[in-house]
Amino acid sequence: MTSPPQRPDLAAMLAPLLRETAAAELPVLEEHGLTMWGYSVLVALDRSSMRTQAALAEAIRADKTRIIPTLDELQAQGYIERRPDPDDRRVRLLAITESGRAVKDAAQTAIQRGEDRWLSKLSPTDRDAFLRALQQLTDAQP
Amino acid sequence: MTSPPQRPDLAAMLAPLLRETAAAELPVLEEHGLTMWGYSVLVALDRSSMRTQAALAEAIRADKTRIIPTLDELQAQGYIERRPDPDDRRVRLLAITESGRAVKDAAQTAIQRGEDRWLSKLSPTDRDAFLRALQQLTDAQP
DNA sequence: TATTGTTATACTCTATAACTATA
DNA sequence: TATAGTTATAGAGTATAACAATA
Repeated sequence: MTSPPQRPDLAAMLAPLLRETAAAELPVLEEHGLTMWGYSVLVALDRSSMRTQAALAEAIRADKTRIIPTLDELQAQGYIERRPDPDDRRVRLLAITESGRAVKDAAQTAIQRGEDRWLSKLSPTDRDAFLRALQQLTDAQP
Repeated sequence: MTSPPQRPDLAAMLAPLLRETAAAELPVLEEHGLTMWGYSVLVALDRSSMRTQAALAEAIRADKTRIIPTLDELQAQGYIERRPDPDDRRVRLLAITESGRAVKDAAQTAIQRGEDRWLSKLSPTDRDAFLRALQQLTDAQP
């Protein structure tokens, strides 16, 4: 007595996909002098400036201690601003700079060029639905 | 001069999704007395028996040393068979047992029940396309 | 005393290398 | 000598805990 046929569970399908997309991104990011975490920070700060490092860490689901070396580097590269809040000098105000936005846009464009080639394995209909579903599920995150 | 609006890159969308689906699986697996790696091994051996542990490790993209404690545990639980090949006693023949298949099916069913509730956020059309695309992209793995 | 950011420590997971047994 | 499996060691990445500055 065997069970009915089952589809693979989502995590089992997502894991190799993430591994592959992340592996494809890495060399592109490296060409632009960015790490995965650095890129992640730039994307987040491009969406909106942040008033504390803790808030930024939470936004990208990282530990607050983990992003500190990343912020040090991005600041040294001139890609972010990070200055004490005059009203509360414990707090660091974080924002992306002009050149930070430029390098982030360049990297993002290059990454998506690769991904588009990859997504072309799908029919246009499935491709659109896939991206739409992905975005919906990601946004629905609690 | 800013770039045109861009969609998030795939890895950035896949990462939180994987994290969430994996986190949802964990307690279910625990209820069935399985670890993530143990479950992964059972799914692989359910698809097909393996002649060596190295082949199994490669099939689930794991290091051959990493799965040994997992195999020890599964064997002790009676979920897999693992006996030396009489023709080459260096080799271990691996197969899932009846009870191994039963626990794997039970866990998989429970996991998918949770995922279906989760996927119901999508329209039926998008849901089907999403799963189809996911499977296509996963299969296309080199 | 509570909070932000930082540094130092410990822990988990994984891979590398050394070892045993078979061939 | 080469290979499958195992064990022991070391490394990377991460989180936890202690610390300094400010409120």
